[in-house]
Formats: sequence, C-alpha cells, structure tokens
Amino acid sequence: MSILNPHFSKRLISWYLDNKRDLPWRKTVSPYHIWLSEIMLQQTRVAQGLPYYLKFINAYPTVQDLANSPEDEVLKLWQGLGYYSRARNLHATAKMVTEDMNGVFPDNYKNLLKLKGVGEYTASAIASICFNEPQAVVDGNVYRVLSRVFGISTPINKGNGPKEFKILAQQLIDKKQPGTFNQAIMEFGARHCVPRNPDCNSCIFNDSCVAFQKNEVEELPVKIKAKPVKKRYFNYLVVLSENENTILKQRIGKGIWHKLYEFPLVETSEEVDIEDLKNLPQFQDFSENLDIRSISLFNEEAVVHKLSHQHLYTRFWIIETPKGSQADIPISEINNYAVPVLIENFVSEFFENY
DNA sequence: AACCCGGGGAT
DNA sequence: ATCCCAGGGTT
Repeated sequence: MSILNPHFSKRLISWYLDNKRDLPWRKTVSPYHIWLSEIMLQQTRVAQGLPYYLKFINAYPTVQDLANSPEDEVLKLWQGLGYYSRARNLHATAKMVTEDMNGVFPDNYKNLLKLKGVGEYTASAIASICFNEPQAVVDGNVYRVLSRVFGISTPINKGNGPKEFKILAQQLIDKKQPGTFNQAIMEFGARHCVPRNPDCNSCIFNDSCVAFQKNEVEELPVKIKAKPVKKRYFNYLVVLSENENTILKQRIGKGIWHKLYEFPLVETSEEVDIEDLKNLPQFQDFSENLDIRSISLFNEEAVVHKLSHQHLYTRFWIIETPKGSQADIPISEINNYAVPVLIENFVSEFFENY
C-alpha cells in the first residue's frame, strides 16, 4: 500500500521547510520575478541559471525595463544559457504584458498559459506560487519522485505518460499551500531523490516507497531514449582586415542559435581541406566581392562543440584582407554581439593576445 | 506524436 | 560516454 494523501504532502513539506535552499526567487511572490526564474530554469540547473537571474533583475528591475530593452541586448545577457527561444519569448512576453496588459501579469493558470514561452509547467508554477492556485507542476523532478514513490513504470515521455503523472500530482497537491507543495516536490527531487545513487536509507519515504521496496529505484522513471546525435561540420570564415575589422552574420530562419551572431559559416557534409573549401559554391559566394590575401587554418584538429542533439565539428579559417574591405565590425566590438558559446570560446582564445 | 532547441554538471 | 536539468514550440 503506497503512501496516501495527505500524508505524502505533509511529510514532503516538512522535509522542504527543513532542507530548502536559500534562493533569491524564494523571497518573493512577484509574478515578474517568479516568471523570470521559471523561464530561466526550464531544462536548466539552479546553479547554472542563478547568475543569469541576478544579472537580469539587476539590468531589468521591472517587466517594463525588460520590455523596453532591444531584443539584441536581451539575447546578449542570455548568452551562454542556451535554448535561446526562451530569451526571444521572454522579451516578447514582457512587451505584451507591458503594452497590452497594463504591465500586470495574468493572475491565473488559464491566462498565464497564453503567454509566449509559458507552458503547463510554468503556468502551474506561477499560478501556485504567486496566486495560490492549486495547479500541480510536473517537471523532471516530479516524474522521478512520483514514479519511484508510487512505483509507476509508465514512460514519462510517451503517450499519456505526462497526463498520468499530472493527474497523480494534482491528487497529491496541498490545496492550502500549492506553491509550497510544488517547490517542495521539485526540491526533494533535485536534492534527495536524485537520478543516480539516491540515499534511500535516509529518505522520508523509505517506509512506503514502492521502488525502494521492490529494489527498482535505479530503473525509475522509465524514459524512452533519444535518437543518436547528428554530426555536423562547420567551417567558420574569420575575416581579419588590415585595419582590424571582421565580418559577423546574424543567424536567421530555423535551427540552432536563431538570431545570434557568428562568423560567415560554410557547412559541409565532412571535413574539408583548403582546396575543397575554395571550390565550394558557398565559399565562392562569400569571396565574390572580397579581396583575399591569404587563407590559413587556425585549428587542424576540429573543435567538437557538443549540444544535446548534435556534435559540431568546427574549424576556423583565418582570412586576411586589405584595409577597406567588406569587413565592417571592429574586432574590439565582437563582444557587444550575442554569440554562441562556440564562437565566444574561439574569440577569447584567438584574440586574447591579438 | 515526433522532432527540434544549448550548455554544463554529475556519474 | 551517458544522462539529466524547475520545458516549450513547431510540424
């Protein structure tokens, strides 16, 4: 017999009050601050998101400040945090709240869901924490805690798995303190019921946890495996003019790093040498109106930039041009542009002693 | 329903 | 290497 509501929530919240971390967004119920923290923490660890949260509330004390900032500036502050659609949607929502909603966030789950970048999880988090609405959150922590404590082997990322867990979480939530319950179950998953080697012997649920009793803790939750990563081959064309200018392009359309900046890119299906590169139509388009004095390869060994779903084998080609070429961005100003970490790493290495 | 979207930390 | 992280949008 598994643990029943309300014993589950009482035990959980008691644990939380004794063990919760002291985090800045736990000192407020301001929808702007809670919303900002929740967007940043999507698929992102607290330790990684925290410095960005502090940067943002410092740069943008209010939603109006965020709305009035140029998108490029928001992306620059977001640089390095990944999943950049979050930053674009964040900015769009700030403008919507400021311009169309009189600067006031929606105060309930249903209307919060209408905001760009706010899905079921985030709407539930804001509604429960800021407005005391009993909407249960279901994130990676919740899947893990519930699948183990209740011995549920339904895959969390297939079919009606998500719905099944949402229903259970909704049955368990403490309707008098939904925000505390939601944060408690996530904190418990993050700090105690961890993915690997959890300390079940000291767990508050070890008298009732189905997975512990059946020795299935390591098998839960069940998750369908992702497809293997794709390999891609990037050749960045790093222009260096005699007067120390370069060329940056903003990425457009679909795909990774939308709206971030990078050097002109030639993608190939495999690694290429300098002669292959020169014969590629993309390179010929690039060099059409460019007076190239020399081309040299910066890194013989490709830099492998690893994303969740693709590995980018990257080589940087240094292309020297005379003064007054098309290169229009002073090298010293590259740092003003939002660039992928891959580019940032190259820039800091290459130009460190330039 | 399947696929795409980053970067980093833990094991 | 592999897994996972306070998920959401698009197709």
